Amino acid sequence: MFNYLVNVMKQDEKRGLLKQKVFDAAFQRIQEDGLNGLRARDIAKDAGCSLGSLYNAYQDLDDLILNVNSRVLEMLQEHISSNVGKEQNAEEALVNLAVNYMNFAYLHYNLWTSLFGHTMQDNAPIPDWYTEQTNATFLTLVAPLLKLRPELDEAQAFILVRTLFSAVHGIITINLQERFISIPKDMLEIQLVDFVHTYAEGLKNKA
Amino acid sequence: MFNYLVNVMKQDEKRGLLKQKVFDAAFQRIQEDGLNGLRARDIAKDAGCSLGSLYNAYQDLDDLILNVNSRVLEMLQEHISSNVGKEQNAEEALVNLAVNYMNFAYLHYNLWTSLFGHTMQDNAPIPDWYTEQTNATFLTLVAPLLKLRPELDEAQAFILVRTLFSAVHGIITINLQERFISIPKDMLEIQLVDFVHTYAEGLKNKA
DNA sequence: CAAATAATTGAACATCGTTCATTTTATACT
DNA sequence: AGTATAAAATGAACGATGTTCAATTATTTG
Repeated sequence: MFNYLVNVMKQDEKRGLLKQKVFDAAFQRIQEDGLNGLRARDIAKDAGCSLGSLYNAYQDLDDLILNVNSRVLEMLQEHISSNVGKEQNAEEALVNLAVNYMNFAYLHYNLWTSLFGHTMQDNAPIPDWYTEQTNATFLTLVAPLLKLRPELDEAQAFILVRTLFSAVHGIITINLQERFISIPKDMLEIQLVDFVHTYAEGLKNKA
Repeated sequence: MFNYLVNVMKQDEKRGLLKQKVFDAAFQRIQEDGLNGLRARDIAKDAGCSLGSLYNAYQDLDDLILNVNSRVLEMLQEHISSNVGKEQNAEEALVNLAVNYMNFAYLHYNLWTSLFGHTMQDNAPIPDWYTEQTNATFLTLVAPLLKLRPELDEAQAFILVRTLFSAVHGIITINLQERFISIPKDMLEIQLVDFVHTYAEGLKNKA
């Protein structure tokens, strides 16, 4: 369907179309089979193009994966900050951020592990645009916190959010790794909420 | 050297010798080049045996890696709990555990990431002996804490240590990942110590 | 010392990511 | 419209990799 449209399209629009189809195929593969199950030939088959066309649309698999992960970062950013900022106090905002993050990890497990489990081939450096986006995602998390705790300057808030996020990330990561004893999701949520409250309690008593 | 000894050895002792040489080669490769740089042919060359002999000594690369990681776990366990338990209070013990953990991550970065970055081929399950050792390592961390906080039962102490360890692990992991802005080691240590104190402060005010 | 058993070998296989000469398709020009 | 030029798509081929296994070599046994 819509094939008749192709005849009217400019060339770079068609290039974009192929790029989009390759992207969608890769995204779906990662979502369903995980990053480890990603194969160039499978992507090409799903996208309905030849193997070589993959490397016309993207430089290599790393490039494609980074683009998928970039989209996942956007999803994470959107998901994690939903319903955050309307709370009465900063502590509840932190709790909600943590619980939202946990829910994203459960809901999009393969996408989430792709974010943190991907490594570049031959120890190639991660491109700047990707690291910048990653760190920019943190900055958006700082915003709602700053609104609730205006006495903090941005640097302090950044450190606070980053420490807390890293800790929450670790608690969820360890629990979801197969090599560790896992507790059920509802128990993890309780543990997570308790952790954030405890940490927030400690923060209060230091000020 | 010691080759003359081989003539006197029983067969299974020689098998152990080969297994040991393969293990040593793999360990060194992971330590120097990281898990991603591990190649079966390189290991065989380093161990001075044929490619096929690798699969005589170990079932596959996963098996070999798990054995290396098992040794790394032992190293980690030993390193992390050194000089812990002689403190005056529980809080200092927790701080020392965290700092020791951080130092191990910096000192043996490739080995440390091998512990958490390895995934089995074809989503094969991690063998029981390995998950049991992983979780047993946690139990040894509980022991010094229990000595200092005898009012906790073992289950409570286990949860406490695990939560704290996971959080510390996350803070270090995020900081050491290339995609995130990193802070220097001494700053990370300050942040880590501050984090544990803050969390411990929160724990006190809940009791 | 010969037969049986075990260990070792490395060529061969399947599967990857990636490349590139060739073919096909689209665009530009007269 | 027809030809020439450029761009895009193709898939066979390459090199690297983990793994296997028939053949070879070494060891133990009777």
